[in-house]
Amino acid sequence: MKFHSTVSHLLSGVATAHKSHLERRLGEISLHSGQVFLLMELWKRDGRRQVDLAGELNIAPPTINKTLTGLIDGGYVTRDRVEDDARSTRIFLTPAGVAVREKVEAQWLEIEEEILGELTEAERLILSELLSKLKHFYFGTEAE
Amino acid sequence: MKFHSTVSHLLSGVATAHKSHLERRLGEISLHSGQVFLLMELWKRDGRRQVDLAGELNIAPPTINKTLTGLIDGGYVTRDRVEDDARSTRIFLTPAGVAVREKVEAQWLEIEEEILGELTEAERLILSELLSKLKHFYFGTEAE
DNA sequence: CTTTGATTATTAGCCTGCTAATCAATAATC
DNA sequence: GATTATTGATTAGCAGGCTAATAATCAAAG
Repeated sequence: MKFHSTVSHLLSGVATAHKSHLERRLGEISLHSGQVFLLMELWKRDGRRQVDLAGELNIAPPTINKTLTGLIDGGYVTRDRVEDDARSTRIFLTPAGVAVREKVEAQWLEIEEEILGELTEAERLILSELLSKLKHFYFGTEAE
Repeated sequence: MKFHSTVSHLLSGVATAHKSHLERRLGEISLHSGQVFLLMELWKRDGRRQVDLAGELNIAPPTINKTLTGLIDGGYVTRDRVEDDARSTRIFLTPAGVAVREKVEAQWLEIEEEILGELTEAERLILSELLSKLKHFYFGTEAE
């Protein structure tokens, strides 16, 4: 059997390399990829609970918790307990957390250009569509 | 800026979900994804050094070393020192390491079907091609 | 009102990736 | 031949993913 020509194998290789690449490029602005993905979610709307953010990002609660600790140490977010439910915490952006968005956007654009530079305009659209399909498959079937 | 619609973001999400999915399905046959990727390389040709395997898999030497320890504990491979160079070790499959291939193949086919079931035949080909392109971008030139 | 069950955050521990730093052995140079 | 540089494996430690297990709180029955 030709394992190496399967889509699973190919996708895994690209996945690892892409994550690694992201880490390197985002490290230049002193952030880690997991932190950035969480920040992106908070820039959409902060004040949510950890469990909600985990659901949105399709990752497990302990992962959110660990990543959050790093962001708090970096001064980008706060973890506040609110009166409505003593179990949960609400995650808010600090001014620094809001401000760092500009730096992330610039870096993210560069990263995006690096990847897309390898593809034609048509390929970009097709890739986006196919990835969306896969994402829907994974997020859909496993979050239920 | 719409981070969520970038290819980088999309790819990262799919990457994480795919890895997670692989771990779960391979866990059913008591293996981890990293171990399986290393085994696949050894099934092609064993007896190579760690540094060569690392190069082939595009991962760092410490990662190979750790994964290997797990495979040795599982009884799938051996790490032998040979006379030609006292620094290096040679990695060989045990009979169990050869035998487990059958189980992995069956599971891998199922995993592959699950993913490809979401796509048409044309989409599969295009996806493979685009992923190969990205792989070459990240890894440089390496034909399979 | 009390017991039982769900939910939320957290901790501990594992796997897979990384870099940096060691150590031993080989290769290269003077 | 002695010194220096390079190479290969390893260790330590971090990030990001996971599951399992706790503790605390809230909700629901009884």
